Amino acid sequence: MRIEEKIVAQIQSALKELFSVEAESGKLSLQPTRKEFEGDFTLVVFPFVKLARKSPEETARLIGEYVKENMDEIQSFNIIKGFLNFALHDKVWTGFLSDAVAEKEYGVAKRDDTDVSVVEYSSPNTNKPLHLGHIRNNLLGYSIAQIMEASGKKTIKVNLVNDRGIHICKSMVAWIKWGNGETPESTGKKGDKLVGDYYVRFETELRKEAQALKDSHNYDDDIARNNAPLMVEAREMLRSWEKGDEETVKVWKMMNQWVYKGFDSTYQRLGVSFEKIYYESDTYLLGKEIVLEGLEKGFLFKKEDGSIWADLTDEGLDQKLLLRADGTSVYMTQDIGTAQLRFDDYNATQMIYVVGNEQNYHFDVLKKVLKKLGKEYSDSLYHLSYGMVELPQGKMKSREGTVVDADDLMDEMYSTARKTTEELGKVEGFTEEEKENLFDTIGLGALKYFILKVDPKKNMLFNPAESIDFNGNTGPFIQYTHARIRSILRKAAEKGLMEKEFDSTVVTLNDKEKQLLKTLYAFPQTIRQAASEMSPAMIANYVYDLAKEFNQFYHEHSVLNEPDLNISLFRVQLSLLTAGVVKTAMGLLGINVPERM
RNA sequence: GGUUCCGUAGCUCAGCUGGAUAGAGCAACAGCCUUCUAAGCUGUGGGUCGCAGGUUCGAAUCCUGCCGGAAUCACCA
Repeated sequence: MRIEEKIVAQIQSALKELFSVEAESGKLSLQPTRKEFEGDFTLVVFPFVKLARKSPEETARLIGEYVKENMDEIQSFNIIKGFLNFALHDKVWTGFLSDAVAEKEYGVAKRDDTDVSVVEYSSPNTNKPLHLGHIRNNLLGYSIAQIMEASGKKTIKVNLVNDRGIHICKSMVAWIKWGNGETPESTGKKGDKLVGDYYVRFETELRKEAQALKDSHNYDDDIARNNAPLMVEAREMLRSWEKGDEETVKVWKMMNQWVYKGFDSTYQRLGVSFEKIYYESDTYLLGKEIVLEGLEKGFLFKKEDGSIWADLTDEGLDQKLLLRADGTSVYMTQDIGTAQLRFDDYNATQMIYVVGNEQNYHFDVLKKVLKKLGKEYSDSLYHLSYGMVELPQGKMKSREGTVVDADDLMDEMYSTARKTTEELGKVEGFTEEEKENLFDTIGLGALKYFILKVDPKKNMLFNPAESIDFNGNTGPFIQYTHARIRSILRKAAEKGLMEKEFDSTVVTLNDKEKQLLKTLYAFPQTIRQAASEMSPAMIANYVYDLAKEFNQFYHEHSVLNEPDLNISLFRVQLSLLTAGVVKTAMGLLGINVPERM
């Protein structure tokens, strides 16, 4: 039982015995005492003063005395206005340290295999390379999955690749027309970049054609675009793909393979992975069956032209098309199919979609349509909606060339890390391979932390002109703290201090030690909260706080030069746990921590 | 126009289901390396928490209305 639960139980019986008050569990929340005050846990007594018919101070005093009387762990209490602060004996904290160090991975909950979350993230189109927006998506998705897993759920990471549709056909048309048989091998270009180039080429040429039509026929923008020969060709190619035309499918497969290879290298470098990859070309027909079945059961309705719709007006939304008159499916249809598939594949208790907030409406509708179709799992769908990454001049626009490419960005982070590290003269005695690993770890750590520390639902700003910081509230700061601790621990090991236990009954804690222990103590509940709120930012802020606490402790007290052996041993264990938590927490963000830097 | 989200220091962001004097980092200024890694530590300055009401013993936090910004409201995905 956690210590604060014990205290709460005591407070409950105190209220009952002293004032005959049955405390509502909601009102009885114990919180960590703020740093400026003395004590470890605080009870706000204001909610009870009316019922106690006593002053806040008197109420607090009576409760405090009762609890202290009944709990050995309580060393003392003090009262400031209506705040009752309990202070624990130091040995409670040092005992916690011993217990936590003994755990295999402190903070990580045991896994419950019956509670399965499927996290979909990334979900790229195969006509363009990945950019900064995808990076936020990928980092969020990967991190959320790690956090859920650490909170005790079985978590499956999946990717849904949008490998079919008009956008792919555009790249294909352009490549066939102007490609001269170019391949990634012949050009030395990454496959996703090559295919992206043809997509851009298509759009450029299309714009020219559309402009010509506007000039000659006086068409509107839309009509001109849709009637341009290239567009006609792309649509023709989509039809021929859907018919399964051999030559078309061959080109499609080939170009998609190029893209996958390119994506794989980006994913790998970014450090994200998937247990399963779904392809829309495999799943897009599944939704159709469900929709037709729903029509039969009378959940949906058919219009005169033969198109099939869901009526959501009773839910405050509109009618929504699910199948076109010609029987082809739309985006929503596909997602109905993939939701079902995912549910069937994993018997998921929770299905999380990491998708940008521009699709809020879509997921709202998806949930309601599934409900309408009688799918009991519709409630388990959760759209993890995140905000856009904006540049100082606003959104990224490919037309204006402001798209921040994922690979380029990682390259830049690497270079900055190298430059900074070399200037600081930190890599003497490193092999070339060690150096490369370190620059990668630091560069990516800076990038990932920068993105993940922001609340997912908020839009965030990225300024390419100012490179991401390495000082202050940053990934490298935390990595540095870890490296520092590891350095101490290496030396402690040389001195043979690692295996020895300290005597927890004789250690008197100073402020920094106690603060550090309290922060470490909060790690498991931070994971739980981050999981329930699906917020890696909570982990990021926590680990920053922890690193800061350690640096303050480090600055004021020495671990190895401490003359009292028992205290030195205690501090070694304290450092060991801190390093472990930093590493675990950063791991939940997908960030590696170096041994030296 | 409807719906959803956001608005906290010059800038980038924390602030948990309401609790004590609203916090960090960056930038500015001033200190600290014969001591376990100075990518660090300490200090100074900087705020009508968008505005106005309301609920409450208590509101940055909850409710309502405005103001400002974003997204969305497709037989695109």
